[in-house]
Amino acid sequence: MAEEPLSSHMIMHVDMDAFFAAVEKHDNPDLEGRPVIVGARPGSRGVVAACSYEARRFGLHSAMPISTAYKLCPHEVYIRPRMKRYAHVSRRVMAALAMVSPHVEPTSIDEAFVDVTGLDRHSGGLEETGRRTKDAVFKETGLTCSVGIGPNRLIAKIASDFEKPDGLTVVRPGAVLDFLAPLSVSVLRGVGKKLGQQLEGAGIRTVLDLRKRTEPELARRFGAAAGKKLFAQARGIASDLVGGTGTRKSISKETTFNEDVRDRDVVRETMRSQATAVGSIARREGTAGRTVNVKIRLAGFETHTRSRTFEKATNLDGEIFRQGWTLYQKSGFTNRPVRLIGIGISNLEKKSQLELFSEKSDKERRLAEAKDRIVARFGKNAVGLRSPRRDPLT
DNA sequence: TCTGGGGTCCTTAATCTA
DNA sequence: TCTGTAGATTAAGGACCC
Repeated sequence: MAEEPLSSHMIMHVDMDAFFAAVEKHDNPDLEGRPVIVGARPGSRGVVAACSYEARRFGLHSAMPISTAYKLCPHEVYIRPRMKRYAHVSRRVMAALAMVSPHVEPTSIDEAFVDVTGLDRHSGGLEETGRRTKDAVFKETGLTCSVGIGPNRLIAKIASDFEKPDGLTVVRPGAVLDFLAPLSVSVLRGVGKKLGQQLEGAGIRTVLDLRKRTEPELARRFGAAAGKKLFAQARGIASDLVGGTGTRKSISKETTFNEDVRDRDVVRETMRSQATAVGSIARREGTAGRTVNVKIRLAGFETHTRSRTFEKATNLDGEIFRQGWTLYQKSGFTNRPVRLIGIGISNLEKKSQLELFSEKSDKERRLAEAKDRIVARFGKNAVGLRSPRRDPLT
């Protein structure tokens, strides 16, 4: 195989195998060889977060409703997620990757991109780089991972998924088009159930099928943004940058009740504790949101959102709660049983706690709070307020 | 069958604003 | 001041990802 040109980047994608289940097995050797399912409690509302390869043989997969999983696999090991433990192992994984290359971008708790451009020139080839990475991760954690290496993030990601578990796939620049051609379009980013069905309806099953369509046709059928992305991905074109900004855009908390809730007090107290959690994360991260969002899910999975944007950003629990509760009360759904309630902030701005607290005196704050309570209870007319499009939060 | 939680991004329509 | 318009922002819903 010809060497790739010096200018081309090489990106590695590392994906831990059945991560949560693998950690549980590692911590408890008695589970070896048994189907292990990490997720919601059987009998409750929830899904499979991860399952071992033994469980997959029974047809289980992540995101499957736990009730369905239990029907398929009633006698196996069900474990509630231990996120702190997984986060700890995740840090060890990332540390191992950092020994391979300084350019590591974690994209989730169990995945990362690594820029390995040029590494093969002084360490015996891309395959060798991949093997060294897998060894480093195993040595550090005792867990296996699958590794894909390609000229950009798209190819690296698809390659890491190509031979799971414990796989290693290298796709050199000259081999990209042939590698992609026979694969299902569902390997592409942004192609899920809905778009997959639409593509199928248009006679597009494989990446090669997709490559035969023009960009204008794809844009017309699937929308401008999706069409453009599909056209590029079909040709193996994607970003080769590792180490993006990684700044988050929103903070939210949501709760699915085990049974739909009619009691408004339960909804209110749930929102209050969610707002406290959201506020404390925002303050810890030195950020605040101008927009407060509420998510309401009713029977039949009917989901609605309400949001309101203010002039000033907040990260105060009480304000987040008050605005969220007002949005819920004005949603028009308060007489319907609630399956899920959630609250969050977006439109984030960097802000110190000090700045936020100093923006208003205590007296002003108490006055505003009292006014808000009256408005929430009796409507705007009760305090003779007009309704500007944007009110300051404070 | 019956669908978590925490995110990102896209589309569309309505509303402001220069 | 009125009118038309283009572009930005907001709001709501939804697809998708891990």
